Amino acid sequence: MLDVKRLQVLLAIVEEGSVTAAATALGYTPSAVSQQLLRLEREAGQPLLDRHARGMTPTDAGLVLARHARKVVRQLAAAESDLADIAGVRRGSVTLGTFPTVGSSFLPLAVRRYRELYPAIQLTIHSGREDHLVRMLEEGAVALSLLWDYDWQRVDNRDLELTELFTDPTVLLVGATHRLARRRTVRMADLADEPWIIRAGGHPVVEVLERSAVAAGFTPGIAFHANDYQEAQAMVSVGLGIALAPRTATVNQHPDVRVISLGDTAPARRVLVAHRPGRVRAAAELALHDVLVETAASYS
Amino acid sequence: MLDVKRLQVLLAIVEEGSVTAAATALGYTPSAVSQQLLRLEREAGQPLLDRHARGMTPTDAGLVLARHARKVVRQLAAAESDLADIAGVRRGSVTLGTFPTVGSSFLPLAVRRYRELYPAIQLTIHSGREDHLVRMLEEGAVALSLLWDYDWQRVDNRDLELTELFTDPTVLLVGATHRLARRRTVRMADLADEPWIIRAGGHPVVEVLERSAVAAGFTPGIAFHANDYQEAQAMVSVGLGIALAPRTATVNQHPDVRVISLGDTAPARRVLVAHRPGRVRAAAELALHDVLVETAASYS
DNA sequence: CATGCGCCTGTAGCAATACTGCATGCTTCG
DNA sequence: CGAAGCATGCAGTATTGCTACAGGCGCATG
Repeated sequence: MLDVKRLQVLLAIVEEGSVTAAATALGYTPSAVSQQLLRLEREAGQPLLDRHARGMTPTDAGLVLARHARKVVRQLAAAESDLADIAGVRRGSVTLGTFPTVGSSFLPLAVRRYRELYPAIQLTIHSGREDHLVRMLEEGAVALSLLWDYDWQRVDNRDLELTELFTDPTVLLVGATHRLARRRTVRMADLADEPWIIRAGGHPVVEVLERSAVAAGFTPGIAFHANDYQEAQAMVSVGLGIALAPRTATVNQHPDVRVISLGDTAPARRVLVAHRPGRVRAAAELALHDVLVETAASYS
Repeated sequence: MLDVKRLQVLLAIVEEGSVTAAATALGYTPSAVSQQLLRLEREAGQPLLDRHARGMTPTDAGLVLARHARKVVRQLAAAESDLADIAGVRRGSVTLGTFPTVGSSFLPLAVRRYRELYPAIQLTIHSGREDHLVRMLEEGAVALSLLWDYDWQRVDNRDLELTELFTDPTVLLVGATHRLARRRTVRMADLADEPWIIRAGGHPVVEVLERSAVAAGFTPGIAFHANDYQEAQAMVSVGLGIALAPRTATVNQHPDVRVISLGDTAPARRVLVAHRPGRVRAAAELALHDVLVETAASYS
């Protein structure tokens, strides 16, 4: 049986990129890390890392093993978390994961309702990006997490149990002086020649524009790469271009921006609540789950 | 981070039922096992096992932790198996899991075809019960496994990827001198007053009879509990009663037994091939998968 | 082309840890 | 009431894993 400590060492090296970096991250000396690595490679019967002058990169075997190591480590973290739950350390408290747009639109409603119903329960909320949320779920750092997905990239994690809360349509943002500002609805096909403002850094919402533009028969011209939806709205307000956004992102609406429906000419995203199955679910957690579902029912 | 060795100790105690039994299973002295257990309980901050005079039983926390331990151990076994695959130790060989009925009906056809196509590849087959098959899959002891399920109890394992091969209808077995022996098809409702022969030991196929009898509006009378389908056929042949069986179980047909279709008045089972997703799949394995699917297509 | 820097690895010694062997206490069964 | 089966405590030993330090290798820089 492979030694888990050594696997953790491997994981650290893969993630940090070098033995010395891994050593400082783990609080060991490089020598110790190196020794453990060598033993692991001997046990594995094959090299796990390619050495070069500055640091190391994993071989195929190293990558596979690191992936297994990650799962093992998360499983152990989940075990510890479950133990803490059972010991009652966390009785009367829940932790929830969320992401920015929903965190500033739908979630406050649910939180208010939850506090009304269960004022004694301490609710802790972590906001983060999708991968972070999934990791926290798997490690038991949060009991529940809100997630989202689109048709073409469903959350497909076999270690999560999903409940759909509501669908969040994609809407169009235009400046107050834009030619379409007075319209209630618009079709994507009407927007072929407009300059677009999109989220920077390969944010998944970029694909929403690409796909719906393709479906409408045009290639969008990009005028600006925005870092968040507030910035996107600011640019829209001064007429630099128009933008797509999930409706939940338009709660803090800029005064000079108009929100226009796209009907079904742009895809909607699902907002979900996820939890790790097979856990002992505390009453506080089940209650929160219910409040989320219930609030969602009266939300759209 | 919890220590995996200790978790294995806990697992052994839970499965063996006592410290001494676990110790012999692990090749340690009872003292060592006891010490590790105590440390684990101290780390966990709560008792994990209830002591009584003869052995121990797990507490809730102990059960939960043992479940996590099982997953960790399997993950580690899978990691080792993947390493062996990558190292090429198993290149040109595949292992397959199967279960008795299909192992003596459909599988030989697929194996013959596979040997024709790839005579150089060494094929190893393990036959076992469902839980054993799933365990072997998860640990990487077999690369592929045949499995089966019915509508009401689908194989629902998030760590397995399933491909349906064919459906295996439930047929009726009667003795050669039975009043219905000449019939080609029969409905369950016609069999209300017959004595039945079923599989012993809560075999899942018992539920097939119960459910289809209920659907047909009667409660079956049981005349015999058989240990396997050969025995069941023997009893049917002497007229002790009639029996249900998946059609694949009727390949070695007893001379004095007649097989009669039940149409859709009895449920059929799915026969599947499963593999652990996210693995590096060897060419030999993919080829076997293809041959299974292909053979199945021309099977029913 | 030489020097220096960053990194990995090897050796020796020390500290922590896990196991054995044996003894003890508890409970149940004959 | 004694014997058997079980868990556990204690002391000693063997293994393991870490540190400290020294070397060696590859690349960059002057």
